[in-house]
Amino acid sequence: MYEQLTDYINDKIKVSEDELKTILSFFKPLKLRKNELLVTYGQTSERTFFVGKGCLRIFFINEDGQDATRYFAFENQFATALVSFITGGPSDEFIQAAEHSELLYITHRDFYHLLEIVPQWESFYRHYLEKAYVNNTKRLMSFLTQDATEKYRQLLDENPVIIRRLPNKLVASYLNISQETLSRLKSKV
Amino acid sequence: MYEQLTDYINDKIKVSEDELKTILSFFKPLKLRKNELLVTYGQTSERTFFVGKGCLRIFFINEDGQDATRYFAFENQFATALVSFITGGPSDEFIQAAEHSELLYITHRDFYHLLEIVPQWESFYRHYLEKAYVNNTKRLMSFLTQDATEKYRQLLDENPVIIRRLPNKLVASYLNISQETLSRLKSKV
DNA sequence: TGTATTTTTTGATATAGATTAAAGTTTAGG
DNA sequence: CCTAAACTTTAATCTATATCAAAAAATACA
Repeated sequence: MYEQLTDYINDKIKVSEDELKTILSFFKPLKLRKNELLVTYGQTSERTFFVGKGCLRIFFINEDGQDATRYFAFENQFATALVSFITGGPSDEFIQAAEHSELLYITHRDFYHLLEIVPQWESFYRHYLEKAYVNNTKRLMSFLTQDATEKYRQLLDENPVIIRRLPNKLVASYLNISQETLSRLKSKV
Repeated sequence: MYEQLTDYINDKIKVSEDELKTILSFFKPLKLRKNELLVTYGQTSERTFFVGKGCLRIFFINEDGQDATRYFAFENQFATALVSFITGGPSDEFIQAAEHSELLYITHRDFYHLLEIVPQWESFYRHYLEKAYVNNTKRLMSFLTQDATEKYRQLLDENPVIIRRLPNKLVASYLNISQETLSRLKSKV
């Protein structure tokens, strides 16, 4: 798993052997069973996770108890309740294992410590933020301009792995439509 | 207007007199009449704007020609079609003056140049990205979990200036509801 | 200052997609 | 394997909010 993370980091920034060792030393392994929660509403998100195996789901819950999924992180992706991670405030987002998962995590404290001791880490974080921003804005645009059919078609086109790998319930939550509507779309589109 | 920008920058980062001068030298003034467009669909967003006076609106348009507003920037705020600014690709977002406006702008090139020559600018950009991310995620959450009434109430609570200062058409576009629905909400809520 | 244009309000109707309900189908653990 | 639980499909109904239409009010400008 550390090898996966090494590849990920080397792909984004240029660091020395020593710096890489320092960075990796802050990441600890963690295994989760399916459906286990990492962050619950109101908790502060104090860790960022790297998915070695499995899938993490980040989602909101509205007053009626219905959830809306913001993001799925599969193998070799980072995930965190980023708003809470940034602001230090309690999280409106939950993190849950959508499958049995094996992760590496780094604490908020160590993450910010790295910003101070590894100059390139600032650039790593910048790219991370940029990517997260672009991703979220695309999601926002999708919800503001597309109907159920268009959202489903786009997902099928751009990220079919979500549809292939996860149960309808979670796909529907990601598209913010009901399971029944998704089921009908699958048989028609 | 340069004074406003100076205050804004000093509020976010610590820079020397000289560095500040360098930074300011890259910003040029620009006046816009109401409704004038700064970035049109498909153009690349090559500038970031600081609003000295007036208001900028950033929005998407869907296939039916209906627009959805992502952000309003009033006095002493920055605004840009950030996805395009980050990726360098053509913009899905438009920028328009919602009122007669006086701006300062910096080009993408100069902005990135500053990242190289003023060490603190990286931190300035990081805070900018963090704020933009937090803001967008809150918008996303709002659209995913709130109905028209809830969205209106929250806006009234958290950002009443938008309702007070801008016409219904733009407020409705910001909430992603029809003008008629907004009008009915205003008379009831 | 009066007329044209734009914005807001109000009412009637339409619709996408939610909800409810129940029958099939798949999956996982004992 | 077998059975209980979880998931998916299908159909009928409901609802929030859009759309359409037209009057009323506000604003701009000639």
